[in-house]
Formats: sequence, structure tokens, C-alpha cells
Amino acid sequence: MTQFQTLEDQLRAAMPTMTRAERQLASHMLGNFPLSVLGTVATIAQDAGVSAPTVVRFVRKIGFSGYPEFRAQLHEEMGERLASPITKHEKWADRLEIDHPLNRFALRVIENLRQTLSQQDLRTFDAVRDLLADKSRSVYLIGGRLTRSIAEYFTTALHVMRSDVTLLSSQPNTWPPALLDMSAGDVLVVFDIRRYEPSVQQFAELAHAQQMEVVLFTDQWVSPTAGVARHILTSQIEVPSAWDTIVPLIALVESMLSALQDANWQDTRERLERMERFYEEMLLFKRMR
Amino acid sequence: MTQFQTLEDQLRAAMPTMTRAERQLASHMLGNFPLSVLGTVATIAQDAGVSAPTVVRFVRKIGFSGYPEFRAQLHEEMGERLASPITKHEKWADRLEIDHPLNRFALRVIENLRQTLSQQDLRTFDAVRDLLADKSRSVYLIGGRLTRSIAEYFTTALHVMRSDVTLLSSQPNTWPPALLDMSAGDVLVVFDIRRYEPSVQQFAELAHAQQMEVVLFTDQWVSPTAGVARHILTSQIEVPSAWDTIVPLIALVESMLSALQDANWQDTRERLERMERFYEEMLLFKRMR
DNA sequence: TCTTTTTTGAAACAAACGTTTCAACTTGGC
DNA sequence: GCCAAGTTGAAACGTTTGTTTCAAAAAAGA
Repeated sequence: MTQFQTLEDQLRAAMPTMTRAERQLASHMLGNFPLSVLGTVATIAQDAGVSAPTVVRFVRKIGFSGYPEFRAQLHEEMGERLASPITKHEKWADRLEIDHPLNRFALRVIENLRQTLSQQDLRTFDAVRDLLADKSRSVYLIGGRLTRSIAEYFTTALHVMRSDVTLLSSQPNTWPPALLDMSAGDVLVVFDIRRYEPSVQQFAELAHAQQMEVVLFTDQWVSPTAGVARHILTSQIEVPSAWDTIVPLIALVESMLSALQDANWQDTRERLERMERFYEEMLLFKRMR
Repeated sequence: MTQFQTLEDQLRAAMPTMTRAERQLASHMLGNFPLSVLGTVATIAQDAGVSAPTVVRFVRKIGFSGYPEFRAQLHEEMGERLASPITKHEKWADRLEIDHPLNRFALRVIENLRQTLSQQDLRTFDAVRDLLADKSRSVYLIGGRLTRSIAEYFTTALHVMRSDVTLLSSQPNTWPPALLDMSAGDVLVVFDIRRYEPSVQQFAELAHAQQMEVVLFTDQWVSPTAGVARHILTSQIEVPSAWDTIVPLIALVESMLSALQDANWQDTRERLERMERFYEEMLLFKRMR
């Protein structure tokens, strides 16, 4: 539609061929760029002291089909200027063979991840980190059919950093007895994405009734468990397939692990070293047989 | 009109009192802030997957008289950030909180994912898809300490698409007897990232000796199991923390699932529908007790 | 100065917009 | 398990918006 880089350049370049009223308009636009161009045709016309038709004729003259297209262009440019590194859309997709299923899927996964991370409330994130870093609280984890593996991964990694971490079995009938050992102030981490599982929700409610702190990792449609959750971390999980992606959830979990590690690096390193030693001794033992 | 500093804070603060559709909307707005909020009610509604009335109700709920006022507020905030090139940068940098661990970690994860997917050999990917789609071959999956959860996830999802899928237990002493049931041409999917586990490698070698097809998901340094693997899919997994990220591995696995589903959609859908029915009947059964 | 051409904005218009209504649906309480 | 309360989106509504028309005003040319 245009060979110019930015709208601003485009406005300046058009100046010489403009009439009196149009120059007055362009001058006003450039003087209050880009705030002046956010409003409606009527607003701009009034602020610049010209009529609405002049505004329309003007944007036509510099190459747009109409005012909506002009504003869309401006929005796009503003978006680029305002975008954070995470929010930013990198055009790396161009290099890929775009038609291959792997790449079509991958682009959507990255989009989900990007959105999930950029919308994350940092205060919630920090609050959860503090809860999990608090060694006076025991931590319990639970997940549904597809999310149990996330809970398992989280558990394995958490074990490196602290004790009193328990993954609840996949059999709901073992949960009530497990409740016996949980006390007020303990943390229950719940993973629940659609289709949400009633048994998981019921358990979270029981835990909440016992004054436990419930942390919920869920999808953008939000599990009903949210009702009893102290902290909620949501992920975008929709991809073009019959099921959803857990990638953003994993990314959140790993970010949390990384933050926890930073929060208590001294202890973590010690535990890591001890674990390494134990692993080595296990191997030695095996070799001696 | 409001006691909050920015629109973004206002959106987040409202989250707890929101309904499902409203949360979905707020989530979308925050995920693509501020670009998403520049458009019309209809645009936002469609992008967020809710109806136009929901958008209007939402902005009313957080304290605006209507959508025009909401957009005016956003324009004002954007104007403040964009107006002066000098003040712009510091103000925006504040909000970015780029130094927050979540954001630092997130950028690296996205970079890993990007590299993993763009380096992927599509022929290998397709070959593995064909192996897994071949119903005359049984599929077995195995993983290490941290990768077992990936194998578990893959297994759960594969079960939806085909039968004869088996996740090997986490106890190595159960593996030799399991070998009895495996025959030439069957597929063994191995997940192994550093630090590579000798027991997993040994098992892969045994399987290879039995003429099984070994598919290896590993990291950029490549597990020693590669020696007996027919197909190798590598992932970039290095992040600024004491351990690695499995996000690219999960993304590969999910892409594979998506490709498999496309390859045999008829069967998959049938199985999905049957599964849905079974789940429903299970729930009915529970309710009837 | 007079005519022709161009420019401009008030008013009318059509399209798009935000908003309201209402019936279907879901959720929570007994 | 039923009913009440709350939530949701399709359709209808009135309003605002961008656009076109057209006649008046300004500018250019003779």
C-alpha cells in the first residue's frame, strides 16, 4: 500500500502536494503524534480546525482506502513500538517450510506460550514462589488425566530443592487418607485443564476446608477449582488439534522452579551436590556386584 | 473514576470477581496488551472468543460507563507513554519488569523452542510419524528421571489414537520381563536428556538387538543411546538455571501427536467419541450411587 | 474584472458501532 | 433432584461513525 517506513514519514512526504486545509491538518497531526490520530474523524477535524471530509480526503491522498485503514496502520505501528520483548512477534516463521504440519502446530504453540507469559501477573507468580519456598509448609501436588504428568515433573524437580513434597497418586480413593497428614497452611498445587475433573475439584475443596493454601495451574477458561484457590496461574492452551497443548503450563512450572532456585540458591546447591553423590554411590554399588 | 494506576492493573485486579467468559476476555486482553484493546468491541469479542455484550458488561464491571470511555482511558495512557520520546522509555521500561525472573526465563525458553523447531529434520519427523501410525507395530515408551513424565504424557495421548501402547514402569527391574512381549518391528520410544541414564541406554540396546525400531528424543548433546536409534529428534534444552527445560521436547511430542491425528483422523475421531461416551457413563455411574 | 478551476465544509447518507433485550443455558443452593 | 439466581450470546435497537453529495467560497487564469 505504501513504500514509506512509518506513518509519520508518510505525512511529512505528502506535505508539498497538499492544499491549505490539508497542510493545516497534517501539521496538527505531526505536532501531536500519535495521540492526535487515535480518535475519530470528527475529533481530529475539530482539533485541527478543518472539516471531517477534509480528513477523509487527506488520508485518501496519501494512499489509504479510507480512515479505518489509516487508523489500522497507526495501531500496528503503535503496537510495535509498545511491545515488550516477550509480546513481540518475531518474523522468524518466514524461514520455515510453513506448510508442514510441524510448523503449523509449532507457530500456534509459540503463540500460546507468548501470550501465557506476557499476561502472567508477576505478583501472583511471586506469591506462589514464596509459598513454595516456605519450608515450614508441606507441599502436595495433584493433577488430572493429562496434567498428572506435569505434577509428576514438578514434584521430581521440587524434590531437589526441598523436602516435604508429595505427589498424590492417580487413584482418587487414596486421597482421603492422604488428607489426614495435611495441616492448615500446607500448600496444595492443583493442575486442572479442560475437561475439568470433578474428583480433583472435590479434593481441592476438601483441602481448602482444611485451611490449606490452594495454588491452581489452569487454562484460559479457568477450572471451577478457582473458587477455592488462593492463587491462580492461567495458561493459553488451544492449538489446532483435537486436544490442547501443555507447553505453556510446563513453561510456567519451569519458570517457577527457576525462581525458587534463585530464592534459595544456597540450600538448593547443597541438596544438588548431595544428590549427585548419592547417584554416584548407587552406580558404584551396582558395579561392585 | 478509578483508584488504580494503569488499565492493566485494573484488569488484573478484577480477575477474581470475574465470571468464566469475562476471565477469558481479560486473559486475552492482558495477553495481547495493548494492541488487543485498540480495536472495536466486535473485534475484541471475536479475538477473545466471547460475545460483544460480554465485552461491554466487562468494561462496565471494572468501572467505566461504556466501551468508548474504556478506550479513551487506554488512549490517554498510551499517549502518556508515547508522547515524549524522553519520558517514554523509562515509563515503559518500568512496566516491562524485564528483570523479573519469569521474563528472563521465558525469553530463553522461547528461544530454545524456536531453535528446536527450525532445526528439526522434517523427513525424520515424518518417518517417526509413519512408524507410530503403523498399527501392526506395538509401541513401547521409556524415560529417565525427569523425562518419564514426558513419556507418560505421550502414552496417555497416544492411547486415544491407537491400541498397543505401553509405558514402561519406572523400575528398571521390570524391564527384562517386559522385553518378552516385544517383537521385531515394534517401536521403542526413548526419552533421554542429560544426565543420561545407563539403565535406559542398556535397555535400548537390548531392544535394538531384538530388531526393534528405536526412536530417540534427546537434547542437543545427544544421548549415547543414539548409537542404536533408527530415528533421532533433538531439542535445545539449555536455560539459565541449574537444570534444563523440557518445553521443546513437549512441543515436539505434541506436534507428533497432531501429525498422527491428521494421518488417521477417521479412526482417531471414532476412538475419541467412544472415549467420551465411556467417560460420561463412568460419571453417570458415580452419580447413581 | 470575469470566467474557470479547484478547494472546502454543511448536510444527507449509509455503514459500522456500542448497547439493550431476551431466551437459552449454566451454576449454586436447598 | 429440583428450583432460583446468575451467566451468556443472538438478534434487534438506536447511536455514532466515516463517507458522499453538492453548493458556496477561494484561487487561478485570462
